[in-house]
Amino acid sequence: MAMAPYEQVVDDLAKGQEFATQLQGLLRDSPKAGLIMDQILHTFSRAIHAAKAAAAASASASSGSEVTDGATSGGKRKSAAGGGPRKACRTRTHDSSVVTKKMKSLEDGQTWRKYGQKEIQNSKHSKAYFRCTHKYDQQCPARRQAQRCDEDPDTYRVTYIGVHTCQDPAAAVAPHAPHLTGGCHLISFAPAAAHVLPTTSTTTTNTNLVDQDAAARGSGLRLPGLKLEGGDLEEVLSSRTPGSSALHGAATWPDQGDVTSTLQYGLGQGDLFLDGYTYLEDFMPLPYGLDH
DNA sequence: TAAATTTGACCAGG
DNA sequence: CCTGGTCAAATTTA
Repeated sequence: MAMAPYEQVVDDLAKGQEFATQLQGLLRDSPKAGLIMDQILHTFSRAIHAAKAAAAASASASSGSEVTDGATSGGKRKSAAGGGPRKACRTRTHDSSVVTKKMKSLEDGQTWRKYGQKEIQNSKHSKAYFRCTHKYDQQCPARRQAQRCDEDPDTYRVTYIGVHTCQDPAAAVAPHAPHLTGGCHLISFAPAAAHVLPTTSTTTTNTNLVDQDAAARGSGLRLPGLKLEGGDLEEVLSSRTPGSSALHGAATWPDQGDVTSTLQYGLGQGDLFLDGYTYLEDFMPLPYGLDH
């Protein structure tokens, strides 16, 4: 597929941004380095924005650029007629919060059931589809899609759609966690990350909104997926809540742009879950293979 | 044996 | 018509 020049630019920038992000994780011990990385990331995000704007301006806008599209289409689907032998009345991603993260492991403390896998154009690896184990049990609408990054196969891009409304003991209560991550291994979230970001406001609020929104709709059952795991790079790439008003403040879109650049180190709200819940494995073998 | 995964087919949107 | 998302039968795993 021939990529439009601008898209190539955006794509490259996004990659650069990604690498910078990883580097930031590695440099977390140095607050100064952290600040510099912030600048770099911010620069990246602005560049991406600019490139995208330029791309849009130059019309054509062929699909392609797989730069974190945010939501999986606002899904307006007819009332699936289901004329055939199959009673497939698919409901696409209606109005549910959509959060994209990157993580090292697919473990997130929730219980998922895989229901499909697809080869995706433009990416080397196939995408796996999961729904909550308690979909029928408790009408839990939560779903997630996982795909490993093109380069950096260690990392998965996981899109969470919808919010858990189920009460799964295994998921709700942390099994046991002897020691907290002392900040060994990999890219984890150092306290130093508290130096937050000088950048724009929206972001931190962003996730919070989703979070709260989610919690609200979960009717206080249990907070959804924004859980932290030591050793797992978990970073919110984008999020939005089409159905509920939540995020209109983020006018500029869930582009990778601002959102990604202002990383969520999760410590703010994350430690909520963090206590008593941590994986120590650097990399746990995946329960499900994403490609073959 | 029950629960979970695999895999091909179906469906709808663009 | 192509692609991404979902279903469900078949198969595997615990």
